[in-house]
Amino acid sequence: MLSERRLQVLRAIVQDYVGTEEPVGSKALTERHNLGVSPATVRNDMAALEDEGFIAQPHTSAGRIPTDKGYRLFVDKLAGVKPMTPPERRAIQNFLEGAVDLDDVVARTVRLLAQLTRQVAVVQYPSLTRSTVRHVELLSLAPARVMLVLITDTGRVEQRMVDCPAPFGETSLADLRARLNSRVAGRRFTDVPTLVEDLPEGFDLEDRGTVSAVLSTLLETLVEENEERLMIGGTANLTRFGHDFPLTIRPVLEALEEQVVLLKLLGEAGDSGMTVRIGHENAYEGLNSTSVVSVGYGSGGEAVAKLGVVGPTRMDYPGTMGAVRAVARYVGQILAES
Amino acid sequence: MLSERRLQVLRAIVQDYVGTEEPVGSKALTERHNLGVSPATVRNDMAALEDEGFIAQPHTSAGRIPTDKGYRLFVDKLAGVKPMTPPERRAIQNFLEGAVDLDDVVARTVRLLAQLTRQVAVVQYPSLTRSTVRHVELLSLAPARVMLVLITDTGRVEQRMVDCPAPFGETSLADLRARLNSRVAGRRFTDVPTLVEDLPEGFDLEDRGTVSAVLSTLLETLVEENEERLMIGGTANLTRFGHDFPLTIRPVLEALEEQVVLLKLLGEAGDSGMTVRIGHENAYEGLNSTSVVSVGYGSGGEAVAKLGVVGPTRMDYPGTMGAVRAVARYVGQILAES
DNA sequence: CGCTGGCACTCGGACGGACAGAGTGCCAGG
DNA sequence: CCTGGCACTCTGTCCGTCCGAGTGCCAGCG
Repeated sequence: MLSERRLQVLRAIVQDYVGTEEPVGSKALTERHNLGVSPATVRNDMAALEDEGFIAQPHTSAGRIPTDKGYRLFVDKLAGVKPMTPPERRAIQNFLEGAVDLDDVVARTVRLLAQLTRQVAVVQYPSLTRSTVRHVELLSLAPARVMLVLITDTGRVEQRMVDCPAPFGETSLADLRARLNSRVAGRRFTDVPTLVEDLPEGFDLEDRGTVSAVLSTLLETLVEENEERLMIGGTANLTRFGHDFPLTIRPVLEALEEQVVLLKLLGEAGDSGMTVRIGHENAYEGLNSTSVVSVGYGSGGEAVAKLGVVGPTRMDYPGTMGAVRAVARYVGQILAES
Repeated sequence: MLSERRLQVLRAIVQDYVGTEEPVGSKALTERHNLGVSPATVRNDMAALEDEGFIAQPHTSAGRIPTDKGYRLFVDKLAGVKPMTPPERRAIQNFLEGAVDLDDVVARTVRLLAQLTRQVAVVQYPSLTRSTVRHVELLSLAPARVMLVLITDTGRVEQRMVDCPAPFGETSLADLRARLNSRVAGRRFTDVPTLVEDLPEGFDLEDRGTVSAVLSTLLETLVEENEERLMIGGTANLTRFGHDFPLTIRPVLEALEEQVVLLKLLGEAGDSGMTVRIGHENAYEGLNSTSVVSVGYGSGGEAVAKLGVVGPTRMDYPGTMGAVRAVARYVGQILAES
């Protein structure tokens, strides 16, 4: 429905606007991109594009800027993903390889993404629900006090205190530890509840209360920690947002502090492949003037968590998408190795 | 050297400026505070205060604003710490009591501080070096692989993998666990190195390598985790900074992302009592237009870490100091209980 | 039918002068 | 030592003008 040339014009407008941050007019367009037609023709095309809602004028007799819908079309049809250059790839790999533990991997990833894209980076910790159990440990800290430590294949460790209804001997503890591990080690977290369901039955009556307490704490941990954690960075890049600054930046900072909002944001993004949410496509109001580029990453072929960046709708989509994809890929590798 | 009235004038200037964010003139001063003298007199006093460097004019024929030196005097001599009201105290306590683990305590504290002061809050995790050991646990994950878990009296947990030079039996492991705990449980982290020094000597020759490996990992953990962690929050409050916004806010955001900078900042603050660093008193350049109010907190009488807020030099010092002190006190209580 | 050049029109941003208001410093008098 | 008065200075604002960029439309051309 839109002629080839009109798409070219839209692409040119997006590119110029992203570069200059200023409304772009017909004359400037023909000068910078050799479209082979005159400004007048471009004006006609622009009028058509405006009718369709892809671009808009801040005010009469100003240049045009892309609308969210315009960016959408640009991302879907007009722009590819700009691959990283080999030196960039090497830099990413080197930077990530120095990490010593999971926290460090996540921290480095955030830094890296923020630097590469010059935007705000968000990295979700590998999810517990999609991970598998490496080991469950029980420590007796006091006669009626047990500490539960949960170790995942992604290196994450969670611990919880359990107050026992009755004193619990070392032998019972060792017994429980052994049985518990033989059932859940190597299994996915989602399967754990059914796997341990009948476990108390094998124990003496007096110990069952404690066993149940331990198990329910374990299940609680799985549920609670289902609320994923995440790390953000590069907030200083918010200062490059635009001129109307204070109004735009405040809700963004607020959104970034509300991990719940961010997690929901990432959660809504498609499970496979890269997702780009532009402006009003974001459900959260404060982020209506931002775009979110996110992608899943994981140690194997499967995604265990997501990462991405938050930036102004006026962003370099191909470059950002390239960086996000590359970082996700390398983080996956690093996790697989450890 | 400064007459009583001149100090009153300075106090009035600080209070008005903090409230209005605008340079304050002699006339407005006499109107709002009944100083009992005429504007002309106040003008003379202002001239004197300016000569001494306590206040300054943005430009000729404008009102005066306090200098860093002026704020200093205000904080040291003119202002008290404004205590929290009973309802506020209750709110603090209620809010903190809902915390389930150390992470949660810290997270809640950050939120609380940011809300109370409407500024950026910084909370340091309880330091390992000043804490005591509650328990050291050793888990055998594989014949030659041991996991070391360290639990502190503040509820912090650290874990490390240890690769053993030789297979290490369960009995040896239990032996080591028992001996280790009998030596270090309840002791301060700083004392641990000397306490475990001769521990390998009690073991068979074949096990000594592993014992040494475990011990050196333990000591490493102490050193590494000496690099404290911290949590920040309330960055959205930065938007209330002032008009010249983008320039001021950027370096602050950058500083907040550099945990190293913040830790140094807190570290430089005095060990006991509340510390207020005003503007250029902060060593880090990016924070030259901010003030940092910090105080130590701890489970017992002794401080194990610090917390505080970062805000514009033009802040409500008495109120901020009151909030910081109160929060620190209640966090200390909560930690002591758990 | 689509492209082009020309033309009149509109609007925002920059420039500059005038003006009001707030604040100061200084001085003479109580 | 305080006070009222006075002249001065500086900023922020308002207003009118002007310029340039950009548009929409139209008639003509291939």
